[in-house]
Amino acid sequence: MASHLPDRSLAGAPLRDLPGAGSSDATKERLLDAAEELLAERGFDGMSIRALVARAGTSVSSAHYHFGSKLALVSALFEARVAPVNDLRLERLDAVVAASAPDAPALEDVIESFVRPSFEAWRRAEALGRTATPHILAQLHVDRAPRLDELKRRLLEPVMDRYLAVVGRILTDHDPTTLRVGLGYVLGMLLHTTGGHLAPTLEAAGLSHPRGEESLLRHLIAFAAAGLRSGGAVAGRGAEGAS
Amino acid sequence: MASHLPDRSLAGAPLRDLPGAGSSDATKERLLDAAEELLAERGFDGMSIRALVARAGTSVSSAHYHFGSKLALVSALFEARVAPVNDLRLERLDAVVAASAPDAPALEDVIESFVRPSFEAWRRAEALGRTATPHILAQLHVDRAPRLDELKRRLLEPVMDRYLAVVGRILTDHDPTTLRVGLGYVLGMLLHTTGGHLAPTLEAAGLSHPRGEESLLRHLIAFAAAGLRSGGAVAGRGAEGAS
DNA sequence: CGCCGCTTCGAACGTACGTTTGGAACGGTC
DNA sequence: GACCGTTCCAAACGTACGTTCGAAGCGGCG
Repeated sequence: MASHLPDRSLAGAPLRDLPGAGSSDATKERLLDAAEELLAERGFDGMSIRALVARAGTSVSSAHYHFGSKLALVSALFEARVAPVNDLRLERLDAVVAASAPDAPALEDVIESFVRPSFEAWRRAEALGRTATPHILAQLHVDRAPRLDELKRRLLEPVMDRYLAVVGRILTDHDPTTLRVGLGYVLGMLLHTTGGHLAPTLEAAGLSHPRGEESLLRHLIAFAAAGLRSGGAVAGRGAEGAS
Repeated sequence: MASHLPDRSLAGAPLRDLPGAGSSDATKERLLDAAEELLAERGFDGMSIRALVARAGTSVSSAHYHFGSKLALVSALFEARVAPVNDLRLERLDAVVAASAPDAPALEDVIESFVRPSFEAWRRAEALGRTATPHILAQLHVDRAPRLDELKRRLLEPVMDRYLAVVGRILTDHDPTTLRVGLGYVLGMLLHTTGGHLAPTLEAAGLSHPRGEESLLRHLIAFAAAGLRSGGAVAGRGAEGAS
């Protein structure tokens, strides 16, 4: 059977953007949209392919045709939804760094370049009626199963490393470990916010999302900046004196 | 003798703690331990009753005998594991409030009464070789399915309300909404920490848990206090759109 | 027209799930 | 010793899962 396999698994991409073959991408996108909602609502194991394809208006085997497996579908989802936000983060971070000339940028501006893209993605998703988008990041973050570990590392670590370098140039008296922990806190706060846990609080206070959003973002930035600047250090002092 | 039937469906509990009937509680405890590990590792839907009872060394029907259903088992798990931590929080908060006489207590002490019980539960669990304990809280927190909503409300809200009242007496120039959002951030940071996301960072810095723990806790407190004190407000002020 | 990738589908695959059942073993109580 | 409530189990229940299969529809090109 191995004489002349078509080898579509490696090549096959070049004609994807031909005018006539657009229906495939549409189905893929519908599947990703449905996966996004269901993943946020029920988690990886709680989301079934059948519920997914029902929401996407296609068939079970179509999902497997396009993605190969459930895990591959979810990985593609994260790649498609999270990577653009991360790219936007790094782009704005570069702009902030460049704008401050040879001096280090303001801490608030750096934090804003990190959190604002999430808010914008959140707003954009809600404008489309999809309230689920930001929550999948929290799902990804809390998922301990090793199946997504590689994806997490690939999506999160480069961004974190870049921010660590920039923030380290601002808060020069903090050791790298303390900074890394602090950035982790900022991420935890952001996920807490975009994960939707604040929505009841905000609604009870009478402010809806589009209006409360900007002040919420500014508050988050102020909170995070004050926390990062706070004097505490994680180890008694820089880790074993290397500082 | 049909006049006074035992009516075990309503009563029947009083002899549960007789000396001879201890084996039931042991099985229940083994089931809860196994559920704790599996819930942290795989989430609610990823955890199967069969894997659970295999780890607990009992049978499938035994689990259903003791708890009635998978959801009831997980609810009992949260009740048993996080309620004591919450009780400890409130107990210490009362002590902190009482110690400062008629004046409001120090913000750092209040935060410490909130976060330290989690750290102690974490340490205690790790001393028993169970690294999973704190992570189930993050699982509970991120789970959007309505099945656990009532449990979340019951476990979290009373504690949050109590802290909101105390912190409101300290930061008198913050409106309740801003304070509530800030406390949510503290919770997000705490879950991020106890959820184990910092472990790689800490280990890379050369500090293991027992050593890094105390400085990590102090740093978290300082970070949270500085953030809570930061000037930002979520709404322009109060709720409505006057300003 | 006839062939060929590409896309889609219904149906079926084997497996695993949560739950239920009927009964066995044990320890007390009358 | 017969009874009863408690605890435990092996087996089976029906359902749902992720995945696979074979064939149909379709547009482009010889």
